[in-house]
Amino acid sequence: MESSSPGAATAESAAETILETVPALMRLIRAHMREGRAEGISVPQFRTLVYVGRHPGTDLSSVAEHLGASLPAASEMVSRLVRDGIVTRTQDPASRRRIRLALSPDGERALSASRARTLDWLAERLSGVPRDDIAQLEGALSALRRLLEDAEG
Amino acid sequence: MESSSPGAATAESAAETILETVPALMRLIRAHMREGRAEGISVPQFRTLVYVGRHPGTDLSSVAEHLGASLPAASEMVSRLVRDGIVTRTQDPASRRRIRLALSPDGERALSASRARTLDWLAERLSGVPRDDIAQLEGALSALRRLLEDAEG
DNA sequence: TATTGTTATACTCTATAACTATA
DNA sequence: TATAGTTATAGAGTATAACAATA
Repeated sequence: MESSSPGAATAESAAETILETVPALMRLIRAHMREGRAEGISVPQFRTLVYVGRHPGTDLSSVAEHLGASLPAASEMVSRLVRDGIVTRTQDPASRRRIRLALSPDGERALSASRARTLDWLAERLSGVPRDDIAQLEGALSALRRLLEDAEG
Repeated sequence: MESSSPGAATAESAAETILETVPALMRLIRAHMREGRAEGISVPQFRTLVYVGRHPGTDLSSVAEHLGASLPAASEMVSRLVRDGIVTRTQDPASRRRIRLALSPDGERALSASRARTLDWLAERLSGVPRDDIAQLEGALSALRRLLEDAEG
């Protein structure tokens, strides 16, 4: 293995780059977010908060599907967020077996603080990069995500 | 905020894209690897195996540093891998407080099987992508990793 | 009966603190 | 005393299976 150099530019070499780079990127982001003790929001929590913030009144099944997690896993996560006072969980008046989720005021604050901190960190790293390279990066990441998501459902 | 469109091509818009895309990519990769019940290797385990496979005889501290994890976390992970028979842990003859790690034959097999399966999956998704776009993708991912890693140590 | 969510149980991964053993 | 590693403890996040409640 190790045979294909980074410059090969084949589907195979790109696959190796992805498999090596994406987890490394994820660790760097997670490490940064973990440092932010003030907010104390993990990456899965962050993703949940972003989704709930964008879809106020959403239900648990939608959250689980968005996270790509099981319903019990989502339920536990939401319970922790409710316990911590950053998400509210109320019954849907229309159906008593469905819940409605939303950010609490604290949740809104925690999310924007955490989001701003991480975005600032990332933007600062990217600040010296030429505009064209930035555009390529955005395009490449979005395209890759689309390619992999179409693979599933 | 949602204000910056994907085409803005600023450091800020790229930061948003990264923060949204990288965790999503990670989940897709993790979900794929989890489906491979045969090997049953998680992403952190996979990264550990790749490192140990490339640095046979490495010690625990090096593994922990490579993973960006604490020494206890790495110790536990290695213990599980040893328990499962895919990593060997022996004492360094030169220093009795240092251990040497290597892949077992089963570990070599499990790693290449898991690696091949995931690489095939990724390469297949990328198979229709033009060579130039592939090159851009590889370049963008590697550059991003370098940018973020230089931020830390 | 089918759907929505929770609870029970179990495991991985992660951390900090306390410890052992060795250099 | 400083270093390499393990153990103790705790908690997040994940899964499947079993359950409750409601439609």
